[in-house]
Amino acid sequence: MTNNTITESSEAEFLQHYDTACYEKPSFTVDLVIFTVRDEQLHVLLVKRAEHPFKGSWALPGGFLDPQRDDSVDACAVRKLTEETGVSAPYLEQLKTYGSCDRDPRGWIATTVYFALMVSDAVRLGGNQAAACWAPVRGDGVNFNLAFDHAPILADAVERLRSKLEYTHIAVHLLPEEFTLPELQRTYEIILQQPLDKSSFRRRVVQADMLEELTGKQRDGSGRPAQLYRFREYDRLTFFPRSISRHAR
Amino acid sequence: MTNNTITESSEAEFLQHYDTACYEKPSFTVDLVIFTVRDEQLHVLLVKRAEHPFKGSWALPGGFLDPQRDDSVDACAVRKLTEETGVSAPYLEQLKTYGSCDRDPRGWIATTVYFALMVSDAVRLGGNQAAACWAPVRGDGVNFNLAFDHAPILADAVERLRSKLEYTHIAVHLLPEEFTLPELQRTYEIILQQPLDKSSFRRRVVQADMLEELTGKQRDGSGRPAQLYRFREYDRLTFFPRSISRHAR
DNA sequence: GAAATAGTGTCTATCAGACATTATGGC
DNA sequence: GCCATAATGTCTGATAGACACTATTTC
Repeated sequence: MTNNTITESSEAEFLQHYDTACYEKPSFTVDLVIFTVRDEQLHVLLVKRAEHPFKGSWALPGGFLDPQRDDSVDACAVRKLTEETGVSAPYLEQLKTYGSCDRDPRGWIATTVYFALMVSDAVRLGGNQAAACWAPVRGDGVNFNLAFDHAPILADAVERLRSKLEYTHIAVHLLPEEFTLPELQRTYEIILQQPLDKSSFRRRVVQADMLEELTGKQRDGSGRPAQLYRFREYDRLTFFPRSISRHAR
Repeated sequence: MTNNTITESSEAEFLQHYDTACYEKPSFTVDLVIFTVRDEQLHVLLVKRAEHPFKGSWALPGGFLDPQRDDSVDACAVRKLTEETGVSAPYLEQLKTYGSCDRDPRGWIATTVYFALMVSDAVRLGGNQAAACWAPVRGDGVNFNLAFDHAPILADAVERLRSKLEYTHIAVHLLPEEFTLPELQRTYEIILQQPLDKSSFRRRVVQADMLEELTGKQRDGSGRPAQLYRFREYDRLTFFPRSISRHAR
């Protein structure tokens, strides 16, 4: 700290001669596990691989990070999400990084996986001119054989999603901005695969003070109409886990 | 699936001509946040940087992944941990991946960060012939200025450690294999920075059924000796989160 | 009014915090 | 016996599940 200028100048000199290319590097990709709820089921977005390896197989969307275009890993995830779905700012959270010499036949490749939640209506599929589909999630995976190690990755993502539902309110990102409590509860039930008690559920949600009652509005089918709500601070740009009601002591 | 052999042969041909080097890649490193408890305080292992950039600054131990030596990111973390501390199999868990064009003056570098828990007695510092020290953690960081973006990374790790203490028993990895309940409680108190009720603490630990009472043994200083325990399934090789008593419903 | 769904009230089991009490060692 | 610390017991308040009950709409 005392010889600041000296340090800086020698550091500048060092950097001038530093060549990152002289070290062998693994390849680096970003993959996405994009969830939505439709037809009373949790679905995940898959794309059909147009090229080798695993040509023709279904896989999680993603691809190589481009240091020229992506200023950060997060930015790369956002870019790929937009390319794939046309949706630019849903709930997006880093899941985990997988990397080894044998998970991809092309060689040593690491992938940082994100998972995203979005409203299925908002999605425009095939923006990336690749065949894409919403695959229903059964148990902790899908009924296809997935390329690479994407099956265990998907299982991790499903596990994380379920786990987070238990102590956060991220499921609101699977619904449109305005929704009713029965809709929200149904979303939880679909993902957690178990019925929830109405009274307990409402108490929990209300106590968290995360919902804003929309005055006057109602809607829905046959019985008594339900109150419409909106998620407070529905910050569409929020990137990292909003720590909603963490398991307090 | 029907034209399996055809697919495989054309894929083999594809891979033969595939050259990973033709794409520009970010550099890839693995860094470690190694925690221990000593002198009634949480400490983190720091190394003094011997080279530019940030020469002379304290930083988290870590470095470039070597695809020749490291079969996976996890393996790379284990290797660096051993090099740095001589300890080969403590509790080790992936924290998060940080990567951007501007977090390191050498260019676009991604780092996957792991955090480890170990018994401070077991550590042999400076195995990597670099100056190393145990720095006490104050709040969510240390009293040094850390190199790169290591300060916010450390803050994330401390946050994760505290959070996990609330619903797992990972703190046992900060103690020797045999320990007493007052020692374990003290460890929790040191990290969570708050006193815990003895009765509640013991109830919690006993209910989790994770401890094995060691027959006959006792030890300690001035008052009544405490019962010695051992962690059940003290699997020194366990790598990923053992989901101990997850916040059940 | 019947059916259907939304929303509320209440009882109870569970669990954590608080704190008093007992137990066991050294001196 | 006295002190220090370990270990246990008991009360209480908060909370979640279970479930009965009321409310509001369509037909």
